[in-house]
Amino acid sequence: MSLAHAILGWLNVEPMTGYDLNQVIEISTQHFWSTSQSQIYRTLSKIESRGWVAQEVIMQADRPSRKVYHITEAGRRELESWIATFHKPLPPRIPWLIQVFFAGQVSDEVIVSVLEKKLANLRQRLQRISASRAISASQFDEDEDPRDVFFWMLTIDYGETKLRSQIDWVEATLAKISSREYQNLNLAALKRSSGEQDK
Amino acid sequence: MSLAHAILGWLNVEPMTGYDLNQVIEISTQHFWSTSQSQIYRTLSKIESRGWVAQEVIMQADRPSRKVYHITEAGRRELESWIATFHKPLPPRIPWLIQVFFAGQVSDEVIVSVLEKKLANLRQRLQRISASRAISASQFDEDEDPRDVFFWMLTIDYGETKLRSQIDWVEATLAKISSREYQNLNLAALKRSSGEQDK
DNA sequence: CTGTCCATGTAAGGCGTTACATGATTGT
DNA sequence: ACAATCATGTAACGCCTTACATGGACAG
Repeated sequence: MSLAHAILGWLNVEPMTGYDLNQVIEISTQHFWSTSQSQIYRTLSKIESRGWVAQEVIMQADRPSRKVYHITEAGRRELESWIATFHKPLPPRIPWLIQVFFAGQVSDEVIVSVLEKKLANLRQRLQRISASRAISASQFDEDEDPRDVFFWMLTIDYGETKLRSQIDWVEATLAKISSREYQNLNLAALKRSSGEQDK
Repeated sequence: MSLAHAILGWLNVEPMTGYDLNQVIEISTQHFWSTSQSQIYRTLSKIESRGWVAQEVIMQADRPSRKVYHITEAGRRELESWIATFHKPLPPRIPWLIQVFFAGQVSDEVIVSVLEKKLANLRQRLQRISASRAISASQFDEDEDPRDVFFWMLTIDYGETKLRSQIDWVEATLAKISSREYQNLNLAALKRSSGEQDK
């Protein structure tokens, strides 16, 4: 239930509507947790029924009335204990590695073309996340707590690091394929080297 | 529908039962795609109804009869076109980065303790995947196609690379926190440096 | 005599996505 | 005229997990 806790985290900063949450989550956490609008409303109802948040309806003249949610004491306790707990990682789901795994069944050209598209995609995402760092830096209020900003920036660092290491891997892989490295792959040698742990 | 295609990939190597598939997927692809037993059976029924696989029932004396699935021509075409297609990556879901993102709301000690557990978990996973490389290397038949082996090893390389870069990031982050780097974080400086793209 | 292996599945429920639905206001 | 912004939600569907159910054989 990570989305529930992301919402609690935001509401602990300031009260917001579902609409606001959708936007703030989209711009600030999309590189490690994305969601859809409809899910935010459903999650809000759920955590409201658990007593973690409460709403205050604000009527508006011309617009639909705003349901402004704020975190409760119970919600704050839940959030703090969730942040303090180690959660075991979700099982990885990397569809394109399935493609690599079974690439022996297709030609070099086919897998190279897929990896090239992957590489272009990764580079684009790296550019986008670097841009988002610049954007968020320029939007900080003077009164923003530097410790908060420090942790926000860390998540962007992580995104950049991860993308760079993926880009490196794809580039190295393309080089290996184009040099037909698999022709020199010696099974006997592989077995031997697997014996010597931790060179 | 990545699981469907992972199954097709395996059945393209040799015909198998759902039970066999569950085991082979668990040992060989668990570092980039894991699944559960019940899902394999349901996915098999689904891709059977699409005509991508067909079964052959083998009666056994003492045991439940085996339903041995094999890939069809249509299945082979589907698999090849899936491997040749660039699939856009799933939106990332990294719950522990939500914890980091909102770490400003808890003490240094709390977030440090979570990151230390994370680090231990990452190191354990790295050991496990390195071990799995050794194990799979020792299990190759002499008649294994070196090109196949080459691609299998690539996915293990990827897993190792990714875990190492994550470990580096967590270690660097712990160092930053313990040196209270956030005390020196100057918002004005951050804004300035965000102006100069690509240093 | 307890647990693991073989081998099949069903049921219930959570999480997530896409599409649909409403409706006034403001900008191009 | 058309699209975007503000603001709420519902419906249908897919994927995945956990737990449940069955039952004989064999190893410790």
